[in-house]
Amino acid sequence: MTEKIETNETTVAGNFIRAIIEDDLKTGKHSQIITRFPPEPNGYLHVGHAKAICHNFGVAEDYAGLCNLRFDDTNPEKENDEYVQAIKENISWLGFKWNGEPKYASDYFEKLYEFAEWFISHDLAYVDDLTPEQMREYRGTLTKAGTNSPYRERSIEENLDLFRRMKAGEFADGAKVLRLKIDMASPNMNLRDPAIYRIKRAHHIRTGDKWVIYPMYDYTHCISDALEGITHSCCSLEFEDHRPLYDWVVDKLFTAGLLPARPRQIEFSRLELGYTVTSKRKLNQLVTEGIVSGWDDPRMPTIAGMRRRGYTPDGIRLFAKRCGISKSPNHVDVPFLETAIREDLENNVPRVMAVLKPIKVTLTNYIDGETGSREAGFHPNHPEFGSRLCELTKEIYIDSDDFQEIPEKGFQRLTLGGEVRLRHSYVIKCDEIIKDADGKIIELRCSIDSNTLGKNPEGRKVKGVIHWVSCTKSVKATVRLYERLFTEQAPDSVEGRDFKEFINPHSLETITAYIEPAILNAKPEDRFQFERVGYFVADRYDYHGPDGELVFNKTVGLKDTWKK
RNA sequence: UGGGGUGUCGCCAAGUGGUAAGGCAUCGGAUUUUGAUUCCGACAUUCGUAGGUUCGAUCCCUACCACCCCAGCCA
Repeated sequence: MTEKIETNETTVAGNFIRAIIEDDLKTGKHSQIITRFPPEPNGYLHVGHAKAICHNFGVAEDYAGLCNLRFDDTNPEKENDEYVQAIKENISWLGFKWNGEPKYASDYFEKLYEFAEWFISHDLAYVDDLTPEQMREYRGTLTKAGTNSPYRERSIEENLDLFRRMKAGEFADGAKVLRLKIDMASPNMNLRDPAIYRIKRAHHIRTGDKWVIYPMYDYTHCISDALEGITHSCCSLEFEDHRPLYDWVVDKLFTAGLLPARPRQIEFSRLELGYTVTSKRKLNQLVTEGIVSGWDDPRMPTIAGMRRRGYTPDGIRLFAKRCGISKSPNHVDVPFLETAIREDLENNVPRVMAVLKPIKVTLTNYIDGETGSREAGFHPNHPEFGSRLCELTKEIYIDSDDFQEIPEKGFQRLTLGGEVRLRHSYVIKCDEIIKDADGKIIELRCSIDSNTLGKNPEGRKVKGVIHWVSCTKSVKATVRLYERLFTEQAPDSVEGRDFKEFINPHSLETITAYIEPAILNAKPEDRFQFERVGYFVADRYDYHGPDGELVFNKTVGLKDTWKK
């Protein structure tokens, strides 16, 4: 009997991998599951990795299992410790705990080497002298079988001797490789005698200069999984073709009694987010070419970037949960992510008023010491968030978007001769517009209806409510507004064009805003809703600008059903 | 013209021989000192196409179509 998974959002939607796991648990194939997240430390993690993290760690949590963090550090030329540190931080920040100490594929280099000699000894691997170009020719094509390398029939003794000398550093980089002896005529290219060791004199982040030969992914990954007792090794779809190789290596070693377990590789489709790129190579390019300020630029789809943008771990996890796991191609639009973020922020963040594009308003009948102000809660549904005084003064700022001299149809904000409610304060009426020589509005003169503080005006309804800030009591802050980094839905798949041609020139705008004094004690990463505008976060690093002013990043705007 | 995958509402995504969950979006309507939130309600006679098996098919069979991945000494 399969336990029916509830379909509402309080639990995770069923997916085919969970079905497999539940079955394995039920049949007793496994008493505890162990998954793993195996990043290569050659760049920062992005939103696609976040989905994989949520899946691998999430499944382990849900079924009382474990999830290992294992760095796939088999290509020293590209890997570096900065990435290792960033990856660990990202995973922790998302709220996941890996099993024991972080693991490294390089922890198994010794073992991997022994196994390689075992493969040679059993006539299942050989040293090949072919150049990369020659190898490509011998490999054949998708429709044509490959041909055996002339070195394929070397004796076991010679292969062993050669391989040991490869390890000893007797040959130049790239001079030889060790290949598995499988089938050069296989319709699956991965089985055409894959190379599993190459000579490469590169300094490794963990093993230093100890090795001059390094094992390759296909050989390393499956053995590492098996050594760690991984039960379910989930990866993306492009590795589906590698599964026969994964199983081939594991089976040989397992059958020989050299491996404790036989993990199962299961593939699912990777996440495609619109209007961005998620290839590490391309993200790296954006960083090194200075198109963004770094891997953690708030416009980047990296976990570090999303964090700096103000996205929350719970929001990202909700997003991943909503995306689900399947094998069908899934192109998700950014608003889907943003909705999840907003939803998390909605109930967890205090609200204040901020004016981003100020127009000065003079309240002509304001009387100092007589005109009142209200105490207002930081969240309408959470009194425990506390409150502050929204102190009105004779001169205030409102957002220029909230005034139209000649209102368009349906406009509910301030107009000449019209009334509007100042949030947490009085209803005011605009009596006069002051313009400069160019006809630009520089000031509005409005009058307060003194009988509307905390109560509705008599005899009429005032529908519009706008936010405001005192000219004298508010504080200046730098606010960074972001838009999508690319103007194209799929910037990296437009034929004949480079993805960088679609960089959005307006993806960052920095402005000065006026905010209630209540945010003065904001700390890095403190989040707020600027009422009627959106969610903002105090920048994690430079939360004080050059003049000591606070610096906020726009996380995401409020949903706006008033479209123009 | 090789191999491996995928095709269920605009976007994700369950389901699996018994007559299409859910989320997001959208559209109504209610409440609202945020055009936000919240709340109600609507939203696939149809599951890539065409045949077949069956009392009955999205689920089984056959053929076809579309798209993705694979020819690194990358992962």
